[in-house]
Amino acid sequence: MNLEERKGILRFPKATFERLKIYHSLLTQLQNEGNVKYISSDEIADMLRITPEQVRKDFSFLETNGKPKVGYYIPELLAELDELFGTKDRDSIIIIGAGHLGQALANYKGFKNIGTQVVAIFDNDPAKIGQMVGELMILPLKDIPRVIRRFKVEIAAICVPESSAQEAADLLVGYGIKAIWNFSTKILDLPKDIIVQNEDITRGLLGIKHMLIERRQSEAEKSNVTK
Amino acid sequence: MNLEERKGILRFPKATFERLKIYHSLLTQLQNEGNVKYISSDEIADMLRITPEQVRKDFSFLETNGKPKVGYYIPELLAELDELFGTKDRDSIIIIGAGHLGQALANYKGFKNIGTQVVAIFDNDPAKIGQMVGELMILPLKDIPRVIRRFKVEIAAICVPESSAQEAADLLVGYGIKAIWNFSTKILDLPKDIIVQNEDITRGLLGIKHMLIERRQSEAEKSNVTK
DNA sequence: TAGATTGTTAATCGATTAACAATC
DNA sequence: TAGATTGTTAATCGATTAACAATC
Repeated sequence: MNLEERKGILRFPKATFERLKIYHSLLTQLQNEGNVKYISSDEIADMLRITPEQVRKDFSFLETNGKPKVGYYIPELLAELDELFGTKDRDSIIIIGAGHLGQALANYKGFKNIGTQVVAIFDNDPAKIGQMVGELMILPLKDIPRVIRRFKVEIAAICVPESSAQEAADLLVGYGIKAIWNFSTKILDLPKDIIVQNEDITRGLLGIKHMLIERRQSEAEKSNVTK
Repeated sequence: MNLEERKGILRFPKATFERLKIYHSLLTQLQNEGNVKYISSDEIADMLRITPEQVRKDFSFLETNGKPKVGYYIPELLAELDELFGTKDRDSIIIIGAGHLGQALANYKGFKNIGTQVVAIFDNDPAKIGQMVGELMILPLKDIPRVIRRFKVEIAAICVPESSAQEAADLLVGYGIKAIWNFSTKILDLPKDIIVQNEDITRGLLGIKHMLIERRQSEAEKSNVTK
């Protein structure tokens, strides 16, 4: 542990940090299944399609140590990652937009694994207000400030159409929201101190499509060669 | 254009490739709004919270050139990215699991921007089969092979609970699916030639939570100093 | 103990940034 | 033309990989 780490500003290489999220998800899953207590860098690497050296290198930034010949003790590793990502601090989030995606999010069960709770869902459509989504009632937008105050909400998920996403974001920023989890395809214009996470759902599909194209090309070349 | 590019195996730095997806999304949005025809690296950088040098460097891997003093011509740039990601090739995708998330995906309007169409949605719950999701009827799993053959489906989205995700994946691989778009939290065990894209929705939230923690810490330190 | 697996250092590779010439 | 913006090269910085000693 160097000086910077002691000051509590634990710094990870950006690439490592991204993978730590994935390890967290994998370990949570293994922990919930409860079949194994130890896992080796080789096994993790195999599941995630990366190299075991990479896994060990990533873990070397953590305090948890593995045991030679045994591997890493899952509860310990997961506890450290939980700490790192603050999945023990309970955060309340609100959802703006009770369309299909907003409702899916409100019903999502995985939030409990990361110490997060959806406390309200809002819509501007009078026909939707008052309807239930799981255990939550759809509320009108005017109730947003009250809910933010009541539950000390810092995070809001935007699940409205592209055309009204910016408007929703401005509203939320005005109410003091600190982070926006943006499920619309709109790239939002926000003050620099507001955290944004864009979740344009089609992005992953672009990667798949590109890989399929590459594969088709290399297969076409192969069959040309053998002709 | 070097030799490798001429062979059609256009290679990009991995980091650049990831950003190209984001540029694609941004440019699609600007194109649809139709207000501007040209955009500078400075403007793009500002919207995406990166540097203009980065944007220009990324674009230097493309064939499209910008005009000094003017910027990049959006239709040309977008056309090249469309080509790259194969958003002109129409791909059919199927959705496994007609829960909230599966239904949200089936209703998602953004697929048309990337040349993709949802052709069917499946569930194993007899109570759901026959119900409509938008213009699609929920079908039983036994119909999967027929639909795959009929529409030449290569991509399947898995929207079932974690506990049955592996089973669904095995089924799809058996039916010849080439790429799996995995919305379950399960890390799937798949043959190496199957493309996987994991979309664990909570991953983005982990990043937000971590940034909130860092911010709280640095604010706490600041207020300590001023005391 | 022998052997498997971790942890770390050094070398390589890749990505970003800085600087500035080219150009519209 | 003058000036703004692109495009590219070189320098720096960061990430991955290889190799192997440490260790349970």
